[in-house]
Amino acid sequence: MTIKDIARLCGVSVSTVSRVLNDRPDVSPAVREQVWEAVRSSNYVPNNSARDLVRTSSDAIGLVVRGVSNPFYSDIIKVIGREIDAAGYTMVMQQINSTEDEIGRGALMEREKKLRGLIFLGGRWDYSPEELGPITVPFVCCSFTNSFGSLPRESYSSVTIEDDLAAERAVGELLKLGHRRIACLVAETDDRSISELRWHGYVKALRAAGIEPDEALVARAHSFSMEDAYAAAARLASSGAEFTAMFIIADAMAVAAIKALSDCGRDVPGDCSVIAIDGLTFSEYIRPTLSTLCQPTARMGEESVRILLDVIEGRSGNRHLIVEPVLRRGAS
Amino acid sequence: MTIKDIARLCGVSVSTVSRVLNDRPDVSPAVREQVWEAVRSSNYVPNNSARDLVRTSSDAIGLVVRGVSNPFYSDIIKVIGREIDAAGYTMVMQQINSTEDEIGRGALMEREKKLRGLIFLGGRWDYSPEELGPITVPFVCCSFTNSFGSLPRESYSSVTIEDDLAAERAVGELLKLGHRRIACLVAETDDRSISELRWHGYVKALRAAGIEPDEALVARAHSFSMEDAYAAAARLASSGAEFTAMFIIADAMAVAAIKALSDCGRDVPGDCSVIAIDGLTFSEYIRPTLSTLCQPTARMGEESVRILLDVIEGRSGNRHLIVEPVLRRGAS
DNA sequence: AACGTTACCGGTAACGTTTCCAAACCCCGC
DNA sequence: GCGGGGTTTGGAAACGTTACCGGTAACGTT
Repeated sequence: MTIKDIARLCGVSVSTVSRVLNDRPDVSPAVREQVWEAVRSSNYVPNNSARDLVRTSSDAIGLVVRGVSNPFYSDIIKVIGREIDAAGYTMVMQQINSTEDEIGRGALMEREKKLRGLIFLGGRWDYSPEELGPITVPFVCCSFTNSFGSLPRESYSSVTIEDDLAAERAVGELLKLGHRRIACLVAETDDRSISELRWHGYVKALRAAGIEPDEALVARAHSFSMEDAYAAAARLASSGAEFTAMFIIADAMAVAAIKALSDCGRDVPGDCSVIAIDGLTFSEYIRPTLSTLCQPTARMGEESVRILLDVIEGRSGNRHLIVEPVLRRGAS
Repeated sequence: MTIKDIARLCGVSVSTVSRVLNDRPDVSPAVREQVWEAVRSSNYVPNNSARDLVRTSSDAIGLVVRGVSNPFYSDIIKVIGREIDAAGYTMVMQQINSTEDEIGRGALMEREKKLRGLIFLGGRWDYSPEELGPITVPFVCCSFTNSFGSLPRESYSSVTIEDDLAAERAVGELLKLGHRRIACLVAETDDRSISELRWHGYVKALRAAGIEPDEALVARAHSFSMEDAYAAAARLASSGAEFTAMFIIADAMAVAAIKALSDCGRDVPGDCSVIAIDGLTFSEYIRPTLSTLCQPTARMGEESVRILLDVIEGRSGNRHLIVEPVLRRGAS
């Protein structure tokens, strides 16, 4: 069942059918209705490949996501997926691990699938213009940004919290409670990630309070995974280091760390207060409930696709949206 | 840069270029190498839409997932996505909520995008052949199956645990510990879901032990969400009902329920043992660590796409793979 | 030397759309 | 009743590929 069949059915030409299907002017109401009727009664569906071929573009939006281990991304992927197909586009997803070249994969996908746009989720933040050369469609970085990179801001969009400030604020909360010896759990990945930004915030907050960061209080996990976080936290806890509070760069890691601390005989929050960043749903249901700076994932997902679509459809230029994390005070 | 340019560059015809690009015979090694060289040095990428158009099919595999709230699916989506693009296909994802017609959406996507196959994640299990009529590509049901439905088994594939048996086994564990008054937390969604299968297992296990299920010990959540699970568990806990153990149909719900029990003054595992099904990573890091029957998500994801690809590429017919959940004994 | 076989290659018609451009139509005022 | 403007329509050329079919050349075989 093709457009030609519909045309024959209605006794009009293919051009006319195409026009009504695409809501173009210059076709009489009578014919318009007749064509729609034929389309409804036959179960015609337009052939996407043919359309894409002549339009030299598709309705696909690429999502390249890094960091398979962090449940935070799962949440966002869902809302991004929902929004994309609510807007009538199609989401195609590519996963990368930390060692691969995310830009390369994105660019390849762009050309192979004739993408209209790209969303990057959880990648590096320090790309240079040269590295980004191969990407020619609009793109938005969701949940991370090039704040310290050399990429001109008008060439892309982003939706993010300010990771360094968020970390600073989180640590600030601990300082407000009178803590002075504040440990930190970061993820040590091979390249520039969010972990580093949040780490900067931690250091800055301490310095602002006149405290020199103590390397002995820093636990470095090999990845963002709970397993590695547990190991790193356990190492720190059993090192004999003294601290009364801990800042952890991600909720998932914090959940694992709390268990590690407790398994090592340190009570949370009795011996050690904990605060993290992300605001996963399930960290609200652990005991003690986790104190955390919640990223508004729903909003971030929605805005990411809204902005991307605005740029794609020419309604606006690139934008950088900074969203505010909200403190969820738990018992930790 | 099209295939025609490559042809001109090499002084051969487009047919020849197409042949080498598709690894077809009837082209001399010399020409073959020359074409590849030209392809490499120009940065030619084949036009997918054109290929799809003439082949009347694409490299896309659809994933329709229901149940945005359950983190269990997030895990599986990731491995499915990884496997699909490792095999050189493209994953396009559709989300549905419970009220929509998943089959309809899948079928529409199939025809619009010329899908090669479909994977359903977490849908209903009782479709009839008529309802499935519109689907003409191979499909596999991952993590649920039509075990009680009327769909002929050779018309689709599945990868799943046996939900009823798993539930039976979980409840069996509680019985083995001597528990007699065993509560249950299910999700009451509008149509036939996994919750119901697991509920059957619960009832069966009790009956087999000579215990008649007590409606007063059943908590019904409005959805699979942690929020609803918390509410339902809290309702039960504060109802004054007496029970020494609880079977919960999903890990995520169990985490919420444990908090509810504890907030209502019932100690887990002191006053109430808890066992669930799913085996989420994070339920290993809560306290007490959750006892649960782990679904082998990685294996399930891998096998789902392996089977689907086997069917698509004609290597085999539909298969039904049953995987064994493994008991992870926690402290709960 | 004629013929059949094979190995390689080129021409061309599809695939189902959209998008020009030109043609047909209609209504109106003169 | 005839040009002229606007509104609808149809024809046909693209878009980049693949697949079929036919053709050429080289090489044996008799």
